[in-house]
Amino acid sequence: MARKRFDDSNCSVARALNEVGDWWSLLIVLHAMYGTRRFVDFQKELGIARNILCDRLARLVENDVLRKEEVGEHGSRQEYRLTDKGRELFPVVIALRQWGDKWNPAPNGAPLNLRDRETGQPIEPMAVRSADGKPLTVREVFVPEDDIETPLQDSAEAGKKQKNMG
Amino acid sequence: MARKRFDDSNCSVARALNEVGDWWSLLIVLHAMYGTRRFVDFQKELGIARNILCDRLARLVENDVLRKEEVGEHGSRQEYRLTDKGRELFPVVIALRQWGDKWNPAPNGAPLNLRDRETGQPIEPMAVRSADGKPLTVREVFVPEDDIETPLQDSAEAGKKQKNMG
DNA sequence: TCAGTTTGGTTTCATAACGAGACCATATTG
DNA sequence: CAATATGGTCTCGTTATGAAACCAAACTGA
Repeated sequence: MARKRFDDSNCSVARALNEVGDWWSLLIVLHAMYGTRRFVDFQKELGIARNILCDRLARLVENDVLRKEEVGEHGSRQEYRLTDKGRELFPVVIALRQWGDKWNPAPNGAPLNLRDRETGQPIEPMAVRSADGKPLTVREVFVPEDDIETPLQDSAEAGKKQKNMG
Repeated sequence: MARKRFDDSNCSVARALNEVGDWWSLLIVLHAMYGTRRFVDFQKELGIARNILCDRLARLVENDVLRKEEVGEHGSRQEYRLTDKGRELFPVVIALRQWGDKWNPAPNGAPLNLRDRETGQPIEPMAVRSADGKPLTVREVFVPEDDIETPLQDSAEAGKKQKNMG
């Protein structure tokens, strides 16, 4: 049967994964963040099959993560550029990268050294933070009773006073 | 041909996606964060096929994202619980959820209302932040020259003085 | 105690997605 | 004008997914 899709899930993680949760889409977005814009460049950098790249780019455009622009004199060259929606995947990508750097460090390389362009300072590690900036683990958060149906699409535990995470 | 894998990529995002970048793994991790531990519960909550669930759980255990524990009297019941590595996907999951809430809001529901258990305060929006806590966009960061090879697995732009993102 | 249920799988099979490579039409370059 | 770059599409063989059936080892309840 068909691969399951989550367009209509009431879990926003599922809906998000529906748009960028396959093997290639987030990597395409990552490369777009590094400045790649052309079909052939994505293809060369990622080593993705051309038909799959076509499909992914079209889907990302359809989902308003990228937009396609004609750039040639007579409209023969295209560029794929991030939309605001696409650019806002930045925290997702960086969180994933820091996780990868920490738990699967590159055999050869150093972890990502991203810096504030203005001050030259390295960025903070990504974290879920409370209002005062303190990093929170899964165990240090909860979902208020009123929102008990929100977090899970179909929770076996819904109905508790306070829904924990962990 | 076989789906491409990224075990040996020197891009940590690619390596991370290799472990949790398929349709189901992050959703399994999400549900584990909400407290699900049993095979049948994952199966019921996610609506995933049993053979696929088996495969994904095994892979997550293999990659040290979950660990499998015998809990029955005679070892007949298992629990799948998050490891530290798995728990640290928290920022990734929450970033993805906030992105989904913002750009694909639930038809019916409110966005995630996660709170600090200690203070009751809502959490901050996920963001890439500079050392002083200021949120940074893709355009406001750079990678120093020395690390120019790190960000991309095979950049067409490597060699510039400062590598931008966007 | 013994049938039925829960749990955690495995097997089989049809369908969908993927990857490689061939092919193609339209610019652009030399 | 020929060669190449660009952005695709098409076909075909391989792989992954999903549904359902099947299974064995606890556990449950009457």
